[in-house]
Amino acid sequence: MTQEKQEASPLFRPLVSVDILPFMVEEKKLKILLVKRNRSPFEGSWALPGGFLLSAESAEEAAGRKLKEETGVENAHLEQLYTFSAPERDPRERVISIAYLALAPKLSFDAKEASLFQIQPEDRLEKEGGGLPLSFHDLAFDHGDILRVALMRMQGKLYYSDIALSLVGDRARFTLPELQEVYEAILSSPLDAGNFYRRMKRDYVTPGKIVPTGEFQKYPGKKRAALYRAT
Amino acid sequence: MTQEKQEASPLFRPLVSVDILPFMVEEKKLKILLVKRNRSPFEGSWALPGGFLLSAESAEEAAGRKLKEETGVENAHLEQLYTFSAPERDPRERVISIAYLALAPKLSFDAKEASLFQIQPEDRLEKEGGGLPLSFHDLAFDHGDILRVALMRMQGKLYYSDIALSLVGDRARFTLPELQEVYEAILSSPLDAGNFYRRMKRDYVTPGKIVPTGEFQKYPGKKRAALYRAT
DNA sequence: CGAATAGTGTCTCTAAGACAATATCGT
DNA sequence: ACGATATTGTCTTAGAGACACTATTCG
Repeated sequence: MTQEKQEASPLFRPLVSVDILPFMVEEKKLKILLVKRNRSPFEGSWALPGGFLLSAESAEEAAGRKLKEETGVENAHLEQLYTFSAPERDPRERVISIAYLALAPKLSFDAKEASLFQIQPEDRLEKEGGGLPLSFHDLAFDHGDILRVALMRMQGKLYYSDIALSLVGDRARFTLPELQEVYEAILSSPLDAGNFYRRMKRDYVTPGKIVPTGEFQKYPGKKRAALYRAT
Repeated sequence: MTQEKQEASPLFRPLVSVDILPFMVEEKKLKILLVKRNRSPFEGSWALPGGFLLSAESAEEAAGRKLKEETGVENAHLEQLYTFSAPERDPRERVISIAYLALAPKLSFDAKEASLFQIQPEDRLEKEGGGLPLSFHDLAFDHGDILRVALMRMQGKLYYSDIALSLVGDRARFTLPELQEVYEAILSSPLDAGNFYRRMKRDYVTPGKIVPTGEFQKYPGKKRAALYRAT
């Protein structure tokens, strides 16, 4: 219960932050936006974007605000991931952090302070545009752990949620092959196109979650693909 | 990220509490332990047990500590549910609450301040030993919402997790019909015994998560049932 | 035509659910 | 023997995965 104000010692009031995991899919790869820390601790390390909770906003609002401040992204799908509260997770002082998935079709950012990283299988990150591959373990604070939890959550929820639709390039105009690329990026394994079609028809099209626009997408050297939009 | 200590205004430091959802199964019914509030706000209302986080403990440790203080239960399966952070969820001042499922074979408690409630379908609670049925909406704070989230989570995770084993009377000595009662209590719907047996054999016994003890349980008027223990 | 991709069809295997059949109990 | 429950078996149907097949486009 959230009562019992009067106790022996004054009540502990920790700092509360939100950590954001901004994901997108590009070139068939799942990518996450990280920011470079410019102060101690973990100065120079890459970290999840985020910030402290303000007194009048919910955690989800804080996540949305920080995401917009740092990337300009406003239309992301926000979803609470987990709350991390180990006492030593921040070496300076106690900080409770509420982590949020932020799934968007595209993430923009300031090149000096932030960068997109490809998620590689086996706890590796590869920086966009080169550089040495990074281990999850190299991230600041416990952010490597948080990232692992996030990836497992996305994989687990992929088929019985609509998170893939939040990551597709344009929810109002996409093809099933595009959607398949989102699935493959999250699972980091290829899917059989025929079986994927059958399943998407049953799980999305027949229930009316996505509908064909009647138009088609064409790419050189490929057959045209039907366009759909999410409802 | 969990940095940026220096900002314009002093950093907001909310109270952080844990709310605990202590569940057990008894007489084929899912039951939750609630406590009666003895002070404002919501004085006289039933609420989830819980309390404020101390400076040196993680949220899970706080949940375990509070559960033990209020019920004496030590062996519960604790699992983070969700973090509730709406600014107005506590009318006095801002309180962030991290909710935990606490699944135990049996819950003891102090009869004056606490009581077990049966979960009924359709957002109703029935107090052990009589009294008017209670709507989830009558609980203090947002605890009715939290309870709904908890029930959905338990139902969703039932088949692909081991939460049922945490609720069975004795993890070292139980029968499959007993386990079926746990499943039925959580789902609040009856299951076909034959199909349940086949599934448990495949999902628990064959993978070795539970093993037959070789002994049998007998009840008058019934056929003996094989005993199992969780590994 | 041939390569690549979109989309459909077929086959096998496993799982779920409905339900029958059998095996043990207590009375 | 009868009623209740434990446990096994049978049948049907749906979904997953492997894979063949057709259709469309570009060169």
